[in-house]
Amino acid sequence: MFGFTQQKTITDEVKIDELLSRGIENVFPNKEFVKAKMMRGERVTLYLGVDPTGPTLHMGHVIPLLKMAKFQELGHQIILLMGDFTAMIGDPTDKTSARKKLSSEEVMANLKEYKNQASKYISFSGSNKALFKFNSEWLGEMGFADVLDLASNMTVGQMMERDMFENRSKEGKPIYIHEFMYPLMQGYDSVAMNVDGEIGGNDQTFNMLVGRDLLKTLKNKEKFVIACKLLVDPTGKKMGKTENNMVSLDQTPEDMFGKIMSWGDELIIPALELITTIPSSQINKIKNSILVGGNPKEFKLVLAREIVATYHGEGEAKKAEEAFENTFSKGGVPENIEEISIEGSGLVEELIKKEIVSSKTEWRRLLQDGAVTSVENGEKIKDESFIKEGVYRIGKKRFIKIK
RNA sequence: GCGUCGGUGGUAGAGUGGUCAAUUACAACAGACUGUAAAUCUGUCGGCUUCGGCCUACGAAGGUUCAAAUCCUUCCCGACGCACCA
Repeated sequence: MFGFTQQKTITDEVKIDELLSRGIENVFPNKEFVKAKMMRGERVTLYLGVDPTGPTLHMGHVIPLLKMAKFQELGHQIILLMGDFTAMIGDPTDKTSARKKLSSEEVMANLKEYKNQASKYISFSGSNKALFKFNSEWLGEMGFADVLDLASNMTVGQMMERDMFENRSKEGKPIYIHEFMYPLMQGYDSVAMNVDGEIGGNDQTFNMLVGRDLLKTLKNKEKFVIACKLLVDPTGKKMGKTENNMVSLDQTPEDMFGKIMSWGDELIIPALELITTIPSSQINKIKNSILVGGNPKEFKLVLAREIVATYHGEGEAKKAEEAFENTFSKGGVPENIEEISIEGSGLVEELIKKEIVSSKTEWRRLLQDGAVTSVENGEKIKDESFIKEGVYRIGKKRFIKIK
């Protein structure tokens, strides 16, 4: 628990500079503070907090994870913190999930997957292994008095500085008391672990700074905060779980590849910078190529290949790319198709059961729109009664095999 | 506690007795086109249907009416103002 064994850190200035600037939105108190610390050869402890609210991590998590990996490479102590306590109460920042409380079984199931997924980027073994912690360890122990004590460190005014709260207040939307508690709980994580720094998405800046304030007040420690840029879609919205462009880490290589290919062209450069480790010099070359009229598709393929390869491995990435080219560029058929038997309950019922279509009405509309095509002869099927054995394509991405 | 305003489809947000399964935008889905599942354009976008319609939905429950998302009553929830204040 006490780090008496002094781990050596790497003080390569070029690497440290890259680490503190690429894909970084903000550093508190400032970049120089952190740089000086690292150049002195201090081994810093920093953490990334994740709330296990969903069953899987997604691309948004990869950005800080890659940063953490770099810190680990340089010999620093990294901690992946699971906000299991917060998750069980329900995350209020997301209105739709506000009421959703996760059971501890669900959380535990999610957690296992998270660690597994994160291990593709950071290492939980070896001489400088990443730590895996849970904030229920300390938050679960706190009584009401402790909570009040903690809360006495913040004012309502300070809380209202947070854009989300301010906006909601302006719009006349409700803010619940427990929502105020979230930044505090998150902030207390820093105190409990006594870290030197924290890393997270730019959307977490406020919460991370609360932790900075608390650490200063309670332990007189200057915590640094690294806020990573967010991967935003063309309209400037965060790539959220609600958006269909979200790539989660539990997807098959093929799905992951396809999803990335459906990202807008504007996302290519930011994504290369944020979620790959392709050298900046090469990214600049790509940027120039696009500017002089290069086909963005080519570079999007590079991006997709790189991301899939990092997670699933080179071999899988290559296969995914081939499948993509085959299916979409050449109009072929993917290998694994859902097999439907018309025996028994009937075709539509089977399609609904397998969640290929959501209702009979949708199926009727698809037929009307000419979305159903026989792969064998390329004929459009407008009438269900024409469907016999064989392979059919519904729209662009749905395929069924009737037997 | 009193008062005012508000709660609408995946989201945002119109609609204030019939023409409302509900304008519009975003998302989604499909078609055309292409450089890709990009972009753009077009169409669709509660469910069921023998394509005539039928059923379910505008916070909840009742009520008025030939007819209610729209009016009334009660309740629940929120915002704001006033009162109260350990």
